[in-house]
Amino acid sequence: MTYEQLAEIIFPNIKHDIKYYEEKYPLRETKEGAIVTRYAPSPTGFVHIGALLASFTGYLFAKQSNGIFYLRIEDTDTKRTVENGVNKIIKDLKDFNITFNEGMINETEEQGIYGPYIQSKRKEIYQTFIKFLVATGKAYPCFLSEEELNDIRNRQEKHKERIGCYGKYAKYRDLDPEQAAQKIKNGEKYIIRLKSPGSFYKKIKCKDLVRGELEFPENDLDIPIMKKDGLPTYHFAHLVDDHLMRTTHVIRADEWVSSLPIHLQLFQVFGFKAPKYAHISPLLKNDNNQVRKLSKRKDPECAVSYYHEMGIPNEAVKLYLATIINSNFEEWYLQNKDKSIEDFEFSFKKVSKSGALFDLDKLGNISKTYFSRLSKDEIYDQTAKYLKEFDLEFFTIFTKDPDYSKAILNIEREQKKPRKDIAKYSDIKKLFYFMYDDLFVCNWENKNININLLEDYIQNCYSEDDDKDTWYNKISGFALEHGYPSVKEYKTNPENYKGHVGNVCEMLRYVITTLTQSPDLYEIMHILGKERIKGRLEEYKKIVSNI
RNA sequence: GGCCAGUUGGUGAAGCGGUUAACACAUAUGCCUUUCACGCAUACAUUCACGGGUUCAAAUCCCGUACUGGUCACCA
Repeated sequence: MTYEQLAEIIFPNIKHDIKYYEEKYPLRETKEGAIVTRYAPSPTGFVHIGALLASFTGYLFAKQSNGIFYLRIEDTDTKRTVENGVNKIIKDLKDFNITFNEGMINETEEQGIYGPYIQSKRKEIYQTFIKFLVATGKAYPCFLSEEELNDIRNRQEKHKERIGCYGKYAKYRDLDPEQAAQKIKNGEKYIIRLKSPGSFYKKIKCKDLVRGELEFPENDLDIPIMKKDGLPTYHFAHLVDDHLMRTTHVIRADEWVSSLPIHLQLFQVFGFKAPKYAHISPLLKNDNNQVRKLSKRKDPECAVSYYHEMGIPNEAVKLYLATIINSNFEEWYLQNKDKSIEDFEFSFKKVSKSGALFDLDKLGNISKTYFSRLSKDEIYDQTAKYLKEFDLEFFTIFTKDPDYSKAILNIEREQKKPRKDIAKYSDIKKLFYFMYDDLFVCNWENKNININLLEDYIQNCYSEDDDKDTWYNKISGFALEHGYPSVKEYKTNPENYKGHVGNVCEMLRYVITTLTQSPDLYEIMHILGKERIKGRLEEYKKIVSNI
């Protein structure tokens, strides 16, 4: 019996050949240098921040080279597939404005001519390629049971040998096709393994776009390419898909480097040109002096949805990821206030080879800078959207009078150097709660405040029509009259005075806001209005006299 | 254990044979005609994991050691 006949017995229903698919999926007519790449997740519905980093990197490189970025769903592991998983992934990425030129657009639909873009619908294609391998004696059915495989592994561990199916352990590698056919007819379960042409003692060199030259021993493992259920393994699906979808670059997490020899060998067996590879280092976390990969189970910040819930703008997260991808991005961003991330020219060479500790402080800082560049209207809209989803009570209060809220958001904003104290949408409530009567709580303590002085000031000196300079001149004059001179004067002769203007402002601030720190007092008073200020002084008097 | 990679301050990092070892975050202090924030200024690595070598000269090149990470499934 020939290998062809064996292939026919294993795959009786496969009628097409490789050539058919080669023609069906023509080479892309992209320009020289255009990067065709993909994001290829399993539909678990969960987007890991590391996966976001990898996909964002792919998106950026495809975009800046006028290439193609497509979404392929890798659902060959039927056990892991989750209901609505594809939609969840697409939504999470869409939130970050990471969009695709081709690929799945929801659970069942897709766009593009290189599909299907979901692996469970490509079984026939994979089997065509596997059939070819069997027919040419380059792959074979393997009848090793799970127990046998375990035994082999134990033996290898015991004798400190390399683990895997190779050499004498590849029991069915050279089985006569006749006997193989007989076993299949008897209903024995099998998988298909590659008959690896490699030798562990020979080296292969390959180039990784971020790591440079790498050298490995050749792969000599007869790796599984088709599982018992007839679906291909990841390695084999990668070969077929990335070849047929005419992928030029594979940008993926660093955990894949070690399978590079396998992948390269697969391309070599078919005589296909392998794509270029770029392996992205993982995001790390320092957990009790133990550095480790960000973990789905232990770290909430691992899920991309975490940032959404926390109220950190997606754009800020992207900004942070961009500085991880190319650390020189940050400096550029600081200098180019009007440009967007996509205007920056990213380079593979600048991608760090080692994993970075994920730094929430830094993210916070970047987010503050991002907020400081937004207009009051932009912040208002985005915040309202966030509150509607996560804080309905404040949403109602916040949106009751949009102009009022916008005025608050505008405090110290439209100036050369805007305030930088908002990192999250949820900060706004904490920062400005005292501006909303519905939220304001009169929880003053007795702080030795001269309330009569303040009442005198509001009653007889303060006018809501004053501009900032006038306001300051007036309050300074008033303070001086009552024994509170300028800070300078007070510092030179402290024994002559009760305090300085600053102290008057502090008392005023405390009574108005219950806080010792706040944004600009003048603006706060201006927005609040004289009547409400008076009301708060009254309240203070009532409450503190009872303490 | 085998294979692969990485190691520059508290953090992200620049540097690629001759530099005062950039820059950003964090921290500390001071200055900014009211606090905070912003901004500005200053401080913070006598040294680039360690040991050896090459060289007039090494964070930069070579070798070894250590540590860290990844990987070794009919998972991706």
